[in-house]
Amino acid sequence: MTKPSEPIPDPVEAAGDAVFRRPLTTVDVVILTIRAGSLQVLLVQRPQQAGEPFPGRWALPGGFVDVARDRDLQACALRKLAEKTGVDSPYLEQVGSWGSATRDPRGWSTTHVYVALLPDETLALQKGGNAADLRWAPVEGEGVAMPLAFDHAVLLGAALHRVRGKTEYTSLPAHLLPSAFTLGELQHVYELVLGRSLEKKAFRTRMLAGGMLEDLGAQKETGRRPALLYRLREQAGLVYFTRSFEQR
Amino acid sequence: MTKPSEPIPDPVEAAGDAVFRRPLTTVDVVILTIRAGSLQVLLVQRPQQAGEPFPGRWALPGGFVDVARDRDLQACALRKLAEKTGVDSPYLEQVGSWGSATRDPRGWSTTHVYVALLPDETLALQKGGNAADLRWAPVEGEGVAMPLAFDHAVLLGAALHRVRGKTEYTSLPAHLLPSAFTLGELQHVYELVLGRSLEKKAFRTRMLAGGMLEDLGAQKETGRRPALLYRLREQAGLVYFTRSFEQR
DNA sequence: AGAATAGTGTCTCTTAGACACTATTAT
DNA sequence: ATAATAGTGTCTAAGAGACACTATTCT
Repeated sequence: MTKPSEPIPDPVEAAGDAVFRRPLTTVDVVILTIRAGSLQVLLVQRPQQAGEPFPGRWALPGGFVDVARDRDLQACALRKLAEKTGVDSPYLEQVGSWGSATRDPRGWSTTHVYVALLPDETLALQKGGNAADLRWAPVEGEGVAMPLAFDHAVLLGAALHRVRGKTEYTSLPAHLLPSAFTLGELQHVYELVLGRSLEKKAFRTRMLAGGMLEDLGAQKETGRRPALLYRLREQAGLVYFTRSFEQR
Repeated sequence: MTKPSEPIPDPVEAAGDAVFRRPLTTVDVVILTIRAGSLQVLLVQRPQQAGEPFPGRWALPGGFVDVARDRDLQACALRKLAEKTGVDSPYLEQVGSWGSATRDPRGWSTTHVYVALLPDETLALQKGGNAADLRWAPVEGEGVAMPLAFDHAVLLGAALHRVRGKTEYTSLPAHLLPSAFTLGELQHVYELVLGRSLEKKAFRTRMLAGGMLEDLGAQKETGRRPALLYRLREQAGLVYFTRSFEQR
């Protein structure tokens, strides 16, 4: 790690006006997947050492931006994600940023929150890796059952709100599935994310009309009637539908 | 957090030296209004002094978070807004954050972008205030005609994309109008923001069905047939419609 | 045959788009 | 009367919800 020349006066503080102390800058990642029949979020346990804030509490994976290593905020989020899961190309979206004098006892801090959606299958790698201080927690309502460190309950709530919002009118939940899936599995994922059931015919019509799915011509053997397998067509982002799912 | 066992005693306390140098932290505000028949954005001219980045270029209003004055990021955005316009309670929404090693020549920096929507009328105050280094620029397509400092063209583009997106399915553009307005004026604002015309009957049906408007029982005298005046009903946020406006 | 899941047919309801029509003002 | 803008009536099309129906597999 090369050491940048630090003793040089800060050009910003040298620029005249009041001295602007710099806030702490972190990135936190809300990593979601479908596991064991529910939507789950990856948490890390904070170190037990004295002097650490929230020792032993569960928290979102994240940490300080490393200006020597991270080219930009998204690269920092991808680094955190890869460190915890081994996954390097998930669906990744920025949720927003939170900054205040009080959210971190160590001082004025801002965090940049990203949400990543992973298929469960890609996680086989990670399970062998580290560590007892990592766990998946099922999402219940707007968050998880245990208290979280810092304002992470708020950050998680915002990420879930974003994901649920987009689930109403985009193809987003498809990124929680492996590359080949059936329409039944896709509908099940939508229902898990939204926490309510959807009408089968309307769901299928919408998904097939969206033009985002490619029929793989293969079938999934499930023990009952086999279902057609689809995959997401090659395309940059999400498909947006012009109508939301409606109430109930 | 990064690695549990870091050889440095406390990375935060060490934040002045090589390990976790803190990025610069700024807030930029995209201030939009309807003026002279078009959507316009407020720009400030960067100082001409040598040593300043982008001297003389136009830029979004913004600047460093002042950890001594700003309670949180939104308070910082409101402060910047009030400094430039005198307005203190606009529609204000966070667009996102941008951070990288290269976006500011002075070093690794992050900015937090907010968008504010103002009725033109509230700006009478500001016109008397300062200053020759402030101007309104008409929005053309994804941005403005002149080049902007830093990556502000990208930030402005993202804010416009957000505003246009929400214009398709929320009551957002109403915040660009004074508190009393006619449906014709409201439709005109939607059309200016979207850059395309909307069908009158469909527009009126949607707005009135949304339940967000309150009939003031008064009429606006325009020289032709007077139109009913409405105002936004008291409510926290936006009204979301379950369908987008559709193409053309 | 019965269970279970995959997939379709078809009706109703809501709302956008199109567009012609009426209503109210000023000149 | 004419121009101009405000506001309505009404038809069509698309797609969501409801729900019953058929289809294909297993035991």
